[in-house]
Amino acid sequence: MSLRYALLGLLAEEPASGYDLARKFERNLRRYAWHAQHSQIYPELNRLAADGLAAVVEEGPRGRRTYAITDTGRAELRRWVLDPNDDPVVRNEHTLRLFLLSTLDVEDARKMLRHQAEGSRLEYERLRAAIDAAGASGRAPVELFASELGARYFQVLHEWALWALDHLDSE
Amino acid sequence: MSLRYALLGLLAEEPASGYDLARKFERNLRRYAWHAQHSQIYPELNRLAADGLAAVVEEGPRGRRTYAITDTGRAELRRWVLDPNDDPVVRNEHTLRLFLLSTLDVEDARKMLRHQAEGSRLEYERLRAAIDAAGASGRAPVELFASELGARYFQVLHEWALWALDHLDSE
DNA sequence: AGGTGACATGACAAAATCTACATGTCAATA
DNA sequence: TATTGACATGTAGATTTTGTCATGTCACCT
Repeated sequence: MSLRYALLGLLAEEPASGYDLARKFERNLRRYAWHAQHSQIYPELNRLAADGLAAVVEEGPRGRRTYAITDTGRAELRRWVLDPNDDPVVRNEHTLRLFLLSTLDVEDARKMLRHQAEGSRLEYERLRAAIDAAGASGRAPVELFASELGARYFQVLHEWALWALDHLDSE
Repeated sequence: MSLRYALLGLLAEEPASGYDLARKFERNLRRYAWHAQHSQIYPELNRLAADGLAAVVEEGPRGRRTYAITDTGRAELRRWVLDPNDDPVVRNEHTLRLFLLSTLDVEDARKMLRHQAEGSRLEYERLRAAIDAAGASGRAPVELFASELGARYFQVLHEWALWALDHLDSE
């Protein structure tokens, strides 16, 4: 059901079409929250509308349909977000690879950690720049909380990779 | 295919039965790497054996079958772990909820962040204690890399939640 | 006028995952 | 010796997700 709430959450910020939502997933959610493709998004949007949690509010060119969240949808979203879910489902291919690092020999591990350190540094800088830009343009700070968490997460990944490299050397 | 490699990775550390693996998933992987239930693990173990990536090395009481990774399996695991996968699949119900924080009103957000701060603190302390205990008992440091990352991750979650609470107050 | 690329939605089959049901063993303890 | 709980492995149907194919529109550029 998470996809459903991810969509409601994005629609709670502003009305959007399936195409818009697919791009938002790609830009904002894919890397650390939830992955979904358009072939999953469109059918779920139809179900959301059928269930009265979202509604088409505008029809544009090329068959574009803009959806908005309904009051029912907003209530249902709030219920889900506040649900004290202490057993969340986590599936992270990236973390899994890091976890499997210990099955590699030292030279392979070093190679992987270097790649890791570089990748997370880039991602950290990208997010940090995005936050600064958004902050300067007056976006509400609360909307930047998630980005801030993302930035801190990649910073930790980076520091951890360097720490791990260091430990490999001293063994 | 990630489940397959998660299993191979655990078997690369030491031979284990499906039951053992289910517990390892529960204890080590579920919270930040990969979630899987026994109903998925047993069939996949059979496929692993059929494909020659793992093999039954011991039959114990109660139908227990202990599997070990084969050389082919080890090579295949290495190939996958080193694969420069720059588009990993991430699905994290927990992070998704945090992302949707911005759709809540201030009082709800505060409530959620407090719950968050408390939960991540507990998880951090649990992991840190486990690392200390394992370190003292002479486990190879490289096997603790993943735990160290987990601990740092929950530490960041905790600090972020406090930071976010602070920002909410100053708005 | 024709070509290109972003925009826009969808269907469908295959694979992965979940939930629930199903069955039996063995060790400890009351 | 009866009960209980951990050990141990499975199956089946439903749901979710993936990957690919399919189709058409509109704006812009040459």
